[in-house]
Amino acid sequence: MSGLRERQKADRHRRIIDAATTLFREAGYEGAKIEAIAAQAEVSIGTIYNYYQNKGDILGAIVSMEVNEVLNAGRGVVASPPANVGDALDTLIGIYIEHSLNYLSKEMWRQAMAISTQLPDSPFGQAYTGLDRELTKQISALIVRLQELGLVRPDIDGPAVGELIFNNMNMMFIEFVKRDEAKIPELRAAIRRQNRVLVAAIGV
Amino acid sequence: MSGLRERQKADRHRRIIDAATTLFREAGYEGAKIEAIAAQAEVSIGTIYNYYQNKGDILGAIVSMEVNEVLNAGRGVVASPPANVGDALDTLIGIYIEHSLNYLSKEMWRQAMAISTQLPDSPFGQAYTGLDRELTKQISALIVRLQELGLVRPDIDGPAVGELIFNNMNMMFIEFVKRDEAKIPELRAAIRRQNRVLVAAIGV
DNA sequence: GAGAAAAGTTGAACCAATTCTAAAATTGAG
DNA sequence: CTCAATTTTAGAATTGGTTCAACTTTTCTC
Repeated sequence: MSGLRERQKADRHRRIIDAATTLFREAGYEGAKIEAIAAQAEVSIGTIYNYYQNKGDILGAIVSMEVNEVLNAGRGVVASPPANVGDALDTLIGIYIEHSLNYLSKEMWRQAMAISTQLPDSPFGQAYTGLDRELTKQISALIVRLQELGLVRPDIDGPAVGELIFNNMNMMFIEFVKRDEAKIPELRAAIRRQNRVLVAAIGV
Repeated sequence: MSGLRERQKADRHRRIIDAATTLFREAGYEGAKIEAIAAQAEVSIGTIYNYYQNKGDILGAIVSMEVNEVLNAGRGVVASPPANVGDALDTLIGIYIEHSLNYLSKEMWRQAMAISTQLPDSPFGQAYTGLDRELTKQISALIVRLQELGLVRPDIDGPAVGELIFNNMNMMFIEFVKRDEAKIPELRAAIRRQNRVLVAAIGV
């Protein structure tokens, strides 16, 4: 373990991701040429392709870090949610949305989403689908948790409702990143409005 | 109007679309080289770029025809829907889904969706967003129609519910085209299940 | 610590979309 | 029929992601 080769490998990974993160934000995904990323990371173009199958996978690694952070932040809400279905959902979704632009610009999100539909079988495509699934599971887990707490009717199909809520939120988020002028508070308000009927229906 | 020049222009448009449709299906979007499309359409590469800004816009024109057909088919359902909320929704969504692979392969859908998020301001991106909006409006219109017919509670926020249902369906459709082995009946069943809670909540 | 094997690095070459240019063809008006 | 305007054409140039064969470095073995 941890021979020179291992350390160099980890270091190159880090340098590539750092360089890409900087350049993606500065110049946009398309604007950040592989050549420039390689230069900034002080490796050759070939080495980048040795570490990542293609440009999209570099972005994928960054997205993955971001979403995992969001998932972590969400665990707290599921563990002890606000004592009210509407607030609980709004809090969890709020965490997702408010964190979403920490590391990734809207343009980076657009590219990431595009690649994940374009190449669903690439490493990134698979990873992205997996992350979506985990977010869905977390929302479903919240519904189930609220059922345990007696805040949601026990006969409700938790997983189905979780999927419905996640899918709606995700679509809204996609539209949000597609419009540069769209603002977070309005996004949250729109989602709250959409969820209202559902919240009323599943609450005890 | 309709001089020779106009007719030739329309004819070239048609030939390009026909050639592209064939080649996209045969070789996939990436596999269909512009050169090959030009050859098959019996025009030069330059002419293609004179008619469409880029390769994506050609696909965009095909998608647009497909979705417009679906929208047309949906009008009938909105005008005289089945006398039951669940069936009405299932019928409309069924039309969307069953028609969806008439002209477009899953691979073409993936590309189209990817391009529309990647370049939301391109002609295609704008058109695609517009089509989504029309589909959303049609679902909302169905809810409102069902309210008029006394099948949906009058105090329900029709547009919000329409958006929720469309967004969920659309996300499910995205996941559907991402997996080549996914089948239409299962997609419909999954959406039905997700909508069930909502249907129960809004029915009189 | 020398030599061979394994693993990793390199950058020039390749490919396809797109742009550009100058020439050729087509059209419609007079 | 002729001319000017518009459009099409072929093909060369550009561009940037990706591939690959030759070269280095690291590790392993004795």
